[in-house]
Amino acid sequence: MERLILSVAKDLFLEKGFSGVSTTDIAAKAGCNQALVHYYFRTKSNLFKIVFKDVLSQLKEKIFTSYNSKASFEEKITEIIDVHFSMLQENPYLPMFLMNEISNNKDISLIIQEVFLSSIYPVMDSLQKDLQTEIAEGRVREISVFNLLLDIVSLNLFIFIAEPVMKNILGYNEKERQEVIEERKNEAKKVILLRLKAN
Amino acid sequence: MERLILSVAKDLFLEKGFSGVSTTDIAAKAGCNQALVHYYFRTKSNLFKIVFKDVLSQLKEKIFTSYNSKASFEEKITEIIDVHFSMLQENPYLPMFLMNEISNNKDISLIIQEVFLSSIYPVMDSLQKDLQTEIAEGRVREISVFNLLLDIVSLNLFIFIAEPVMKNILGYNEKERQEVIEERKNEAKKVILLRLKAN
DNA sequence: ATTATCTATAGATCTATAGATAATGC
DNA sequence: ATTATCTATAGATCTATAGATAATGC
Repeated sequence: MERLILSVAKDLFLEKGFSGVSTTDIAAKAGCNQALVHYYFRTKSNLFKIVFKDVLSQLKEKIFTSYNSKASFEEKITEIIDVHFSMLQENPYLPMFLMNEISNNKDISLIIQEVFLSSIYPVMDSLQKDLQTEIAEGRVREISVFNLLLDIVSLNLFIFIAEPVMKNILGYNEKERQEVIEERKNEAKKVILLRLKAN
Repeated sequence: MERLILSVAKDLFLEKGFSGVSTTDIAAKAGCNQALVHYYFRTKSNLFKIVFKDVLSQLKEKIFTSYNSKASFEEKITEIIDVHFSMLQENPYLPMFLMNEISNNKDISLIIQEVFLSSIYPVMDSLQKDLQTEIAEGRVREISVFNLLLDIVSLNLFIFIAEPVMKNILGYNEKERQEVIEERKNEAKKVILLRLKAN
């Protein structure tokens, strides 16, 4: 039951955020009474922190396995976009959830620093080196790692953030949704490669 | 006082969203008591709808004046990005606010349809025509209006959505923030033009 | 005995309204 | 008279805890 509560809490928090979910909601969905949530996790904040940490370290693992050093630079970039996209397809609520909680919940930055920052630097270093080589040898246009990563993340994430808006405005069904996402993935790859490729 | 309440409500809702603000908060910041908020606007939902409609039509005006038909295609695209960026710099909370409320508040889609949809089609048509001419004459690579607009909006909006995250992780000050935003604006222009320009 | 689960409830909000009082417009 | 503002309060949550009861492990 403890694990069930945690799992239910994770689903609900991801979908509706910290303030959108009450411990009563969690208990109802887990099929126990509300006091039990507090028995296992003391406070709602505490439960949320555990969930958040969990979500973040899962995310970390998925992201940082994508950059394997076998392939060509172009293939690596394409691979990053592919992995990033499929991760987002599996967790469509994740971007909104993270953005929201980070801007609302001030003391969450500690968790982010703890779980995330240590892992991001090696990957950036590796990407940095590859990028410098490519630029030096004239295959890639001048660009900073910072801008390259933000370009990629912007183009990948945004469709998932905008998805509820588009659903409302355009009113498409699930099949069309998948097509739109697939189309955006290919467009993202095209845009990034055209930005990079020196001709 | 009625206008003051409305203005305070707008600021607070934009910053913290519908559920993050109580009528007590609004009254406190407006310097009156909480009953007065209900006297003028009956319910919190009603007040919110008025604010939302207001925000949306202001946004609409700002967005749809950007596409004037004088300049060259390349200049028009650059102009769109410039106007979009400066609008966002003036209203940094806007993207998050819109995304959030649209996904939380189901009956808000009506307001969006009412205020927004009617205005977007003429602009898209105009852009569509220009784009087709450019493509037909071999100056621009094949791309749909849908993808072009999403590319632009992704690259422009994302930095503002990610801003709280970055502030937390990178911990920069206001001056550095402005520099980052300026850098991203130039990068966005570069990316879009490289995507479009047939060589 | 200890751990898991429940019932009941205190105390904090928060929205919305009723009814009193003050301010304003004719 | 009408409109603007206030005080007070009902009724709905929601979090957290105390204390009772059921289930489990030795």
